[in-house]
Amino acid sequence: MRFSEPMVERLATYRRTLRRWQREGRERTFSRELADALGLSAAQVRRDLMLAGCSGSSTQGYPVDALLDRFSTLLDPPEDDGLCLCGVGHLGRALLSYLGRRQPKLRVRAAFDSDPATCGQSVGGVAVLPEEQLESVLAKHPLSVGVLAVPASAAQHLAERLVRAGVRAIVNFTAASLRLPHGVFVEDIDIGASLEKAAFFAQARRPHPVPPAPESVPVPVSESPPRHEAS
Amino acid sequence: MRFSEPMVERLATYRRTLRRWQREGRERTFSRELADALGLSAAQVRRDLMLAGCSGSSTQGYPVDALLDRFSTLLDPPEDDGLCLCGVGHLGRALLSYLGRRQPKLRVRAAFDSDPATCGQSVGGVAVLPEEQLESVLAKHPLSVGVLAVPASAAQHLAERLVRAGVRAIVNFTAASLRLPHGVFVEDIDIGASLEKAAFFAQARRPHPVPPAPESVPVPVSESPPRHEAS
DNA sequence: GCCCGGCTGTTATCCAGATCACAGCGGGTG
DNA sequence: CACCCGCTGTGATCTGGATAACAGCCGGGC
Ligand SMILES: NC(=O)c1ccc[n+]([C@@H]2O[C@H](COP(=O)([O-])OP(=O)(O)OC[C@H]3O[C@@H](n4cnc5c(N)ncnc54)[C@H](O)[C@@H]3O)[C@@H](O)[C@H]2O)c1
Ligand SMILES: NC(=O)c1ccc[n+]([C@@H]2O[C@H](COP(=O)([O-])OP(=O)(O)OC[C@H]3O[C@@H](n4cnc5c(N)ncnc54)[C@H](O)[C@@H]3O)[C@@H](O)[C@H]2O)c1
Repeated sequence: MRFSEPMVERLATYRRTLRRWQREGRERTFSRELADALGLSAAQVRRDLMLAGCSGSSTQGYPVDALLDRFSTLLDPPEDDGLCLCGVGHLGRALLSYLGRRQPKLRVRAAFDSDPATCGQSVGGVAVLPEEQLESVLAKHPLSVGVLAVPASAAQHLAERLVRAGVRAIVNFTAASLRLPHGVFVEDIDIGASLEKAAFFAQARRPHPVPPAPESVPVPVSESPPRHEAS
Repeated sequence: MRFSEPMVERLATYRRTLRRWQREGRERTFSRELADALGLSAAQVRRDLMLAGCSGSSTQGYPVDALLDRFSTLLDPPEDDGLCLCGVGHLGRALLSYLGRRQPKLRVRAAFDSDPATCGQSVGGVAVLPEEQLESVLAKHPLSVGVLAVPASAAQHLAERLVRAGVRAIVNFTAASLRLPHGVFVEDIDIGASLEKAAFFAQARRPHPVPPAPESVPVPVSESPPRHEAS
């Protein structure tokens, strides 16, 4: 059994929703409720839960606690594993603040920067170390996920160092497209491209003012793309 | 002709790469070069360019300038359009700093926050206005894209206000799943879920230490997921 | 006790996007 | 001039994720 990427992403969102419901005292739920809360179909939720190894009863639905236990087993990293953040600039600081507020699994265990003025600071409870110590720190305390929030020009080099230091997944906020050994998982989060995409599909919804095409080929007056669209 | 979401996202990355090459003085390129630079197949690049209405010669490849012109026609919003940012906290500030550095298309034209201490500040050259002025400002100066960087609890309400004020696409950094009128484009950027996904697939790559499944169903020792993986 | 309704679990079907494959071209070479 | 080579443009095919469909179950109503 092998989980697909979109499914694992959905599992994370199921978990978030279920945690809130658990806090509110809800003990059981139905696939339909999760589906409505997250904008999915009930069939998709059921299928995901089935593949995840969860089961429910047709009359009582699924027990919230059991779902959360199962998700912990599946999603939580081993005890002392965690994230390694490279680049504590604007974005890196936002991430540290954000992750500091969350559940204590998947903590940032190490943060590196090349700027001497930044190193030595403690941001969101995490000490920022000089970038040169990356190898020695990870040798002593291996981490499986690296996060890149450095200038794009430094991304490839740092990614290679992370992988050499034992990291097996990289979350890349940089515009650089990383070339890494087969087997390393790369999640690109390209905020710039996402903003441009949103701007494009916002325009595509305009009634008529088609921008004049300078070439012979007419600008496509695109209409609704199917997915990621408000239901 | 209608563009798919992944294709528009790729067009944005083609453009970024081509801009750099243009600055470096390169005048022509081949599908293979773009493909290699971005980790795609040459066939995919050719198909995208074809659908975008670009053409090249089999011996000279594609002219860089023509590609960039075409991409501007397709992707650039009308002159005074731009982004509207809601929530100038940690993430909002990082976005303002980031967007301040980029090409002047797709500017942040308005930023709102509910915190009186934040309003009145100028962050990255953009004045932060009190959230109550959202409607009046957008009435005077319509913008087609809204960006949500507020607490999840405020997201749905703000999204509705944005849409009522004329916004047709929303980039949602919040964990909330937005329910909006059909026709509004929503791009969810769920950083928390992406980090958990990376942690999961990092673990899935471990040789053997399968975490003990408490239930009867064994934990799937997942292997490589197909996409978003280092080539 | 029997039927009904609705929810789960699972199989079958569909579809968009990615990949493959190749015809056509055009310039370079000998 | 004829051939070759490699690139473009594009139809054909493949794939896996999402959707639809439905059998089975269970509890509740009558
Ligand atoms: N800020 C955003 O909202 C945003 C949005 C999208 C993408 N990005 C991307 O994220 C990256 C970081 O953006 P930012 O706004 O935080 O930039 P920034 O300049 O504020 O921060 C970059 C940090 O990386 C550090 N750094 C540079 N080289 C380093 C190295 N070799 N090792 C370790 N640290 C190094 C710098 O000292 C700096 O602190 C950039 O690639 C940017 O394009 C940022
Ligand atoms: N910081 C990150 O890196 C990060 C990562 C992933 C997701 N997020 C999400 O992005 C959102 C913002 O995160 P953050 O770290 O910037 O939080 P933050 O608390 O630093 O900032 C939130 C800002 O929103 C403002 N705000 C609150 N209610 C508002 C309203 N009704 N109208 C306008 N502004 C309002 C607050 O005054 C504050 O300035 C959160 O939903 C968070 O979960 C953040």
